[in-house]
Amino acid sequence: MDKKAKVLDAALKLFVEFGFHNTPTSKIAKEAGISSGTLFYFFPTKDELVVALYLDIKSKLGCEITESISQETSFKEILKKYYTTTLDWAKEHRDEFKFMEQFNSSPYLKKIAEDEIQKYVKPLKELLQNAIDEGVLKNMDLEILFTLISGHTFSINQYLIISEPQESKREQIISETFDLLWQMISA
Amino acid sequence: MDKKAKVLDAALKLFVEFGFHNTPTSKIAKEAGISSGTLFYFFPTKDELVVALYLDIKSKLGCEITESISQETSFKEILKKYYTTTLDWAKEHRDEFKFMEQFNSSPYLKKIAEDEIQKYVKPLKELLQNAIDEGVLKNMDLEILFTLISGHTFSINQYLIISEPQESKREQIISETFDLLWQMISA
DNA sequence: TCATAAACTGACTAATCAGTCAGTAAAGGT
DNA sequence: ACCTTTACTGACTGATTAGTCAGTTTATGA
Repeated sequence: MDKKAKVLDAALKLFVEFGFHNTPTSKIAKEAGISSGTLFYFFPTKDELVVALYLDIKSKLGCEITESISQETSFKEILKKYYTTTLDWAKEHRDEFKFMEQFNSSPYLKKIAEDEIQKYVKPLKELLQNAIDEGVLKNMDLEILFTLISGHTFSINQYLIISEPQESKREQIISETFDLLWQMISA
Repeated sequence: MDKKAKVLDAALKLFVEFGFHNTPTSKIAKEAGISSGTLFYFFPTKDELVVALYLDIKSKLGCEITESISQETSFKEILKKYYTTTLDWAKEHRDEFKFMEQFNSSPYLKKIAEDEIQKYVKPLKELLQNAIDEGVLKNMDLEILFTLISGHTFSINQYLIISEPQESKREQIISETFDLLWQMISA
């Protein structure tokens, strides 16, 4: 594991526990097992470290989803895979999700270009538009549809994190809440 | 307007723009038109100011909702009022909502007692439990139901804030998305 | 009217922290 | 072997900031 990755790892852990600004770079460096100056060799400023961490996590989640939905064919199955993969990833990467949440509702978000965000969102939006055109989904504003799906996924994720159900119960919840979502958006 | 309120006002404005930790207490005091020492006369520490601001906002929103739903009788109308009041309040109190969002996904949240949070949530949960018992809503886990409604409201709010529709369009969106929500949760 | 308390001031301090820099160690090429 | 570049170190600094405190002003009530 290279040192840059170790810095990102340490930063993630500490940011989630203490917040961005309550985590000094010196502490991150210590946790990563490097000297305080080396951190600035990899990341010129603390802000750039925060942004780099966010983009790193976003792209990892993006890859995972892209890969997992590639095996499905029907739109409903693709969407369900989207849903389950996101929730499973969030379970296995709790800190990453918590960090993204914190970042998304912080003034840092402004530091990221709009198209950088859209990059990860575009594939799903295209899928949704197709499904609307083919009459699979209700004919509604694409942005609203996207918002509803994201919001649903996000909130069920919050619930799963807090309630920590057994694996079988968890699968049941995911399946049932997907059906509810589908009922709401399908034509 | 008393000085304590002015501090809360100034803090809200600056926190939303720069984040908690990028807003020095000196700047808050200046914005509020008081000396830097006076801030600590009202709030012993900066953290206590942050928490006090959060609780202040929560209680104001809580009052508004409680009052507005008191005129409705049927469960569906009460829930719709809950929904519209929340969205309207968020529109008129953008900074407040943004702040709550930031706070909710920050490590500050841990500083608030669980029952302090539940206080604002309990009335709605009781309403929902009644509606389930009476067969108005699908028989599902109360926490999941609550999560779904909050998540739906929250995400439509995000959409409304970003897209800034005309008033008539806005009303249409609120009405239609409530119908979608209702379709998903009603028996 | 005056004493007492409450509200308020702003210069000050001790601590913290992002980022620098002069220099060392390691890697890679020729 | 030798040179060049890249990776890395950690003591240091200038700037910033939460919180203090000795003292001033304003309100209150007897």
